[in-house]
Amino acid sequence: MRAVPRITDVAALAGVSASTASKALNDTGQLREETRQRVRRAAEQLGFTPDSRGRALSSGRSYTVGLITTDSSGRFSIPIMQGAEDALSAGEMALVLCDTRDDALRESHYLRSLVARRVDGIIVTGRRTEPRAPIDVPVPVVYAFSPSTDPGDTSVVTDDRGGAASAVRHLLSLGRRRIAHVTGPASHRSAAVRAAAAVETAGDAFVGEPLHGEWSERWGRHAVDVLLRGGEVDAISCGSDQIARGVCDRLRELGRSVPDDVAVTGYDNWSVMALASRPPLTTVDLRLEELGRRTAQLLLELIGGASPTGLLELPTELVPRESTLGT
Amino acid sequence: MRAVPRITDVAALAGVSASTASKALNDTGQLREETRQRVRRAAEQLGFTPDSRGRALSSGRSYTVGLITTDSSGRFSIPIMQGAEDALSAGEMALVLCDTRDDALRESHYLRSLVARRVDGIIVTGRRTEPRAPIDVPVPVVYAFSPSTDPGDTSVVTDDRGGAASAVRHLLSLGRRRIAHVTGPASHRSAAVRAAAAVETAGDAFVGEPLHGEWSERWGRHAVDVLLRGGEVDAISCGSDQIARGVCDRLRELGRSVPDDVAVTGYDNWSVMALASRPPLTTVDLRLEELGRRTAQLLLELIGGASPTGLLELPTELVPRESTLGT
DNA sequence: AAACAGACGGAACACGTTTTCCTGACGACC
DNA sequence: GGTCGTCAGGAAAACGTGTTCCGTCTGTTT
Repeated sequence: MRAVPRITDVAALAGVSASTASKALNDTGQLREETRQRVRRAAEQLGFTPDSRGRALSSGRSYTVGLITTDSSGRFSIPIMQGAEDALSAGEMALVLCDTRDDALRESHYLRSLVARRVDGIIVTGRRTEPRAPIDVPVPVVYAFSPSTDPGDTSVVTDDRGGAASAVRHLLSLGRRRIAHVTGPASHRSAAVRAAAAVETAGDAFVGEPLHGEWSERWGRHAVDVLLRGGEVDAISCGSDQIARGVCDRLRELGRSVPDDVAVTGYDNWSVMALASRPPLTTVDLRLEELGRRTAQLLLELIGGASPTGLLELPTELVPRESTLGT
Repeated sequence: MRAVPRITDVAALAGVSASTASKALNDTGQLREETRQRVRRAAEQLGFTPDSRGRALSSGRSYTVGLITTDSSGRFSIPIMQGAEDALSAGEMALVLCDTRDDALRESHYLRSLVARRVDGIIVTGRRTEPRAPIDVPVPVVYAFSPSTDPGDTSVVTDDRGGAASAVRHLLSLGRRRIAHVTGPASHRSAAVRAAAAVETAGDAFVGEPLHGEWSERWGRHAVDVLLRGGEVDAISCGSDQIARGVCDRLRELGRSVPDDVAVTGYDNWSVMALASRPPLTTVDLRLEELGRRTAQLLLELIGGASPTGLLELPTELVPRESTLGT
């Protein structure tokens, strides 16, 4: 735990001035190769790592971006964080984490703190697909998953319509012609959008109306009873993996085979649900890590001086498993 | 997006020097109250927030701590992160996130980066309870969940023995006298420790040997078949909620009532498992958020100059639900 | 031999803050 | 009236880096 060496220590050891040492280590200026090597060896020997506080002050940048999330425990925020961190660390940027827990007071506190740290940019993400109010800060911002209500801001979201449509097209391609949809509360944008896309894509093959309830296995199980009371179906497209798992459980309890009698699709590719389900779920992967990566890249471009690009919808990916294909 | 004001701008507007402005804003030095007010008003008017890079350089501290996790997607790391962030943000410290993904190369990269940032301290956490090799950095470190192999380092972990014992004591207090234990791989320390504690606590009431397998629902279901082949039990203490859920599912399929015929306990209080299970699981809550909070507090003390305190085992909490109590 | 170009490296400054030291001014006291 | 003490505030230095500018030295050209 000895004192960390400064660039002047390196310079002294190499027998040059601090500015020369700086040039040698940053591959800038005009120096003899021999001098560069000598400085590098000195730095190596001392285990010198430049103090990024000094660098930040000098360069005007902090090489730091803030990540504001309304809910870091959510299974949506986490892969986004990972992707973002991945893309940022490649560029030697650090990510400071701020979990607002949906508290406006906390949020403004964190914003002040980030501005005080002179972060180079901010990523804002949430756990719902509802657009959210933009934040007012003097640095570039990119919204991930929850877009900004201001269409001029840069936002990156998943293509919910496309995802739901791909699941239904998959069911149609398997010859299913009586397709139902079970999903979360109608008040949730993601549920509404996916339901609309399912209805539209299924066309004549859609049975009844989309069934709205909770995002839970329990509702999935219950929805099966409701559905079968209304007649027969040969496929159920669900708004989440949790619901789909409940649907599968109930169908099995009733002696229906999945997928022989009824094919089932989920949504989210939440592995702990999709893989633990019996049978494992065909589902729509949100590619959130990719979303996080793209978000970070766009932020880096904005920091580099590019202008905001508005809303970007990233494609999802259908992951076929036994709940539609059988074994 | 105009330029952010510096303290010199504030000073100029208030008609004083920069040093006076600094003193006014930090409640230090000897100034007339009137002058202080004038500076404060000027700062307010300009929306001035001190640049923490300058402050960091001047104070010798960065007001930043690093969080190194081997797996930020894990359900263990996340609550720990939240708790730590909670405790740190109260002290105006920021948390920079580093997910090594269990890659030694990444880890050393991040360590260099954190040292370069002159973080005031580092929290190291993992997804397993196995002790891990300490990191070599010139700043205070606290290990959370995965302790350091060096007993002199400060580590904060959950009391695995106590947690498993509390579940078994709960079963005993309900009158169960034929208790089995189903858990994860014997090679996992958490499985081994919990199993040993279960055997010891149950005493004569323990049936057979602990059953080791995967941390999965599938293994839980399978384990029930294995168990019942060997005779009757009236309680199954499980090493994880996933296993417990599988156990419950299989028991129900076989027509056994939970908890009337067999009481079941889980471990982790992973809500998505524990609450979705039929019936909801009595389980052991790891209190990870509290663990994260304590970790951060200890780190702050270390940063403040305290000396390392060695291993700290935090108590767990038994959460009784229907899988042992019935409805 | 003088002029010149180019390579090399150092001195000085900038970044924004905090802190230490110092200068006046003023009143009080001997 | 001179000295001392206190108060108010400014000047300067410090933190550690990067960068700009400028001087020197070497080797080349006329």
